Amino acid sequence: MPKEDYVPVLFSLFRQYGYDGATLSKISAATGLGKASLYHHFPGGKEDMVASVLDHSDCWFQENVLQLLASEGSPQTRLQKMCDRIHDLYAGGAQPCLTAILETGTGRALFHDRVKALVTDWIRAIANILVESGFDESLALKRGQAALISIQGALIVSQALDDESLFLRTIQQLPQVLLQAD
Amino acid sequence: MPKEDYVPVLFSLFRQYGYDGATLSKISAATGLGKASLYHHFPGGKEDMVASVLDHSDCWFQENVLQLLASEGSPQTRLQKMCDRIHDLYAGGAQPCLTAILETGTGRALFHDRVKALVTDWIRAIANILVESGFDESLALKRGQAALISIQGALIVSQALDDESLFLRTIQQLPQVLLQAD
DNA sequence: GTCTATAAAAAGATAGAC
DNA sequence: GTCTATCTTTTTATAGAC
Repeated sequence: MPKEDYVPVLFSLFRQYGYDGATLSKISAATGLGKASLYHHFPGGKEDMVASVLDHSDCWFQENVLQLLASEGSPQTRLQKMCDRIHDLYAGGAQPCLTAILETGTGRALFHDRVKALVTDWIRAIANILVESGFDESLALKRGQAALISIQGALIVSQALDDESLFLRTIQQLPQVLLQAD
Repeated sequence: MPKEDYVPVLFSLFRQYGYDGATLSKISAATGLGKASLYHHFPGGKEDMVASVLDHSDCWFQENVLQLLASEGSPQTRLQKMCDRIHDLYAGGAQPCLTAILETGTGRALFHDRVKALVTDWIRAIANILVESGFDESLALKRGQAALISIQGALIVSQALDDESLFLRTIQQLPQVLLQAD
């Protein structure tokens, strides 16, 4: 099997266990590959695996969020569609955020720059829609940041409370909160 | 030295590296204690250490947040004081949240119940102030949840962007956001 | 591309002296 | 209460056959 086929499994493991918690034993069990096979596909070990997952994530993100936010349709509609994709990405609040967990432990030293770039792009794309909707640059940027804060916070709290409804409510309200008059 | 003296160092390590990332080698280096000495104070190893840190955190939280929120003074004043304590706890957004990182990796299986209880109590204490201020129970609870979402989200995003001003702005706005008319 | 086998390094844990 | 020394287990990584 080509290595791309294992990326979704790796994504699932690293988002759940983080860089330090996702051991080769777990990875071997989850992929069904022996350790030697894992090193065949990913000569750099775990760091290489996460890099591949991030490549895949960047690509997904570009297609499913950034392009969508910059596309045709009303701002409200585009933001709602983004929320739909985000809902799927996090399985309705049941799954943690890879980028958030990569900011912890050993992962932070290795991947902080990539995580920062992804978050920055995301905020920028949301802010662009708000500027387009008539908000000034400064407020648009703050609301873009607030959107990310809501999404990340809702994921954390939903998982701490075993209550996905918190996440669902948060992203459902997001478009109107972002677009409401100052 | 009594073991309580090492709890602050352990707190700092576990909030930064998480349960899986905080190895005995790191802990030994940070505390200045050999591994055998660590097992003298904490016979159960890392799990025991985190349990002690959580005991200490529960205590700090009780005194600095829950009692404060239930004390005398206007709702606005009490919420502002809480935000001051929270600001200190997270070093102005520079330090991650222990309870959030304990929801990841091996930590989640071990400490989820305690984390959930702490978060639940915190939300309840904020909601109580809002009920006292005239909001109905349902809205008060939602806003209490929203407060935790903002705090946790702001910590994550601030650290992803290397920008503590995001966290500062978020907790500075929190009291008025919580108390504004429906 | 996957395996078995093996090795090297690190992490977790304990015994016993001081 | 802390240390040195030791031990076990797990993790990471590689060699070489198929």
